[in-house]
Amino acid sequence: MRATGVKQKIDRMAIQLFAARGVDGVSIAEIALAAGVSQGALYRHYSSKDTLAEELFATAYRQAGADLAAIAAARHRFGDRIAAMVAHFCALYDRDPGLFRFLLLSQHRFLPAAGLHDPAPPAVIAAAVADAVAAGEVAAVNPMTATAAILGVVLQTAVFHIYGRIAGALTPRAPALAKAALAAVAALAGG
Amino acid sequence: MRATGVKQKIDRMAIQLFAARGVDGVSIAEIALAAGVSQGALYRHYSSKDTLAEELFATAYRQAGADLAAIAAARHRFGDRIAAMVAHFCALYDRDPGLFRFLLLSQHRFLPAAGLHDPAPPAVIAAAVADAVAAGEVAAVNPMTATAAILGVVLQTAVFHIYGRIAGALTPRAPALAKAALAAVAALAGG
DNA sequence: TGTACATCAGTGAACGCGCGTTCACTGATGTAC
DNA sequence: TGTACATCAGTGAACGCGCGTTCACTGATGTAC
Repeated sequence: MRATGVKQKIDRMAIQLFAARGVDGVSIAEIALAAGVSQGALYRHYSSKDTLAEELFATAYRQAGADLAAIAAARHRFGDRIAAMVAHFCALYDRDPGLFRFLLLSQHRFLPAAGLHDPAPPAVIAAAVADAVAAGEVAAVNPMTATAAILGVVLQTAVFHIYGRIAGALTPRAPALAKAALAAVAALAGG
Repeated sequence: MRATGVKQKIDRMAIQLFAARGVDGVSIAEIALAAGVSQGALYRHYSSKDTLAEELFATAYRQAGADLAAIAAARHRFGDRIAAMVAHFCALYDRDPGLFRFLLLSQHRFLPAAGLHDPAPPAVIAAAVADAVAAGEVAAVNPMTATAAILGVVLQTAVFHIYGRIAGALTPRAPALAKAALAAVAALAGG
């Protein structure tokens, strides 16, 4: 058997299981079972369980950063950039909650290593804030402080959705969340 | 040996180790070593490793909820309540970063179980928002949506501090964070 | 005050099992001639 | 077109070790008389 979609199946099932119970809460045997292959098959694609989880995280994290960078590159006004970025997060959450949850709850484990690479989401957002300050769209503010507020508003909303504290798709909330994020940044800047 | 502070030592070291490497990343042997006791000693105080982690989490989480409830009870204006709650989070982070980090990164594991008990922090904050809406201090807004924004601004700032993206104590930032949180709530309400 | 006994936190060695990893193998696919 | 060979993804059984848990024990402290 060659050229089947086994790797994709492993990746997809691993992300879903990791999202539901955490990396350490899922065994290689469970991933293999879910993917419909033997345990040994996993080692044709990854050298270890840790490598598997790390690569899945790094791929998704870098993709998120690249997406945000593309969004920023296609717009010039700060408000438009933030609105589009927030909408992107909401759409990602609605499209693949498992992947989003995996990123959220594995960040503390993999971020220090997969780390602050090239276009990490916080760096992209912070650059947009710095642009806005330089262009006089926003009063002087520490870009990373403002980024924490923006990301916080969006990610905590996603966390509450995961725990069932709020219901419904996130995409319809995107404009309101973007407005709240911009208001928070303005408040931080107007200190 | 009786009536020594062994349990306290176990609790303190376990929290620090769990905060640094996650519950699954720390062995009973390591906790015992750090606490200066044998592994068996842990089972005089907790029936299992899971019970240990669960109780530590539940205790800290309930304490946080009770603290916030006491803060809310002692104040009446929404702005004062939020300012004091945000300042409390910042002070807690500055005083015991390990405990804060343990709560942050273990929430996804223990919250579903230790769950939405009596005075969980989000419920206390949401009640304050509901009060403010009822009193006409804030325009109509979904209390849990507003709570996500408030908590998000504060917690993501703490996360960025953990990763070294922002530096210095959080307490001096408390007023600015409270202002940002209130601005976000106003923006959500003024939709 | 002294003696006998109960209690119980702490010890440390042993257990056993779950889980990640290895490895000899199978058989399908691609390639050379 | 046919034959021989190389490659390599997938198999499944076995391994071994790390780690949570158990348990017979020790000895200090508290209590009854």
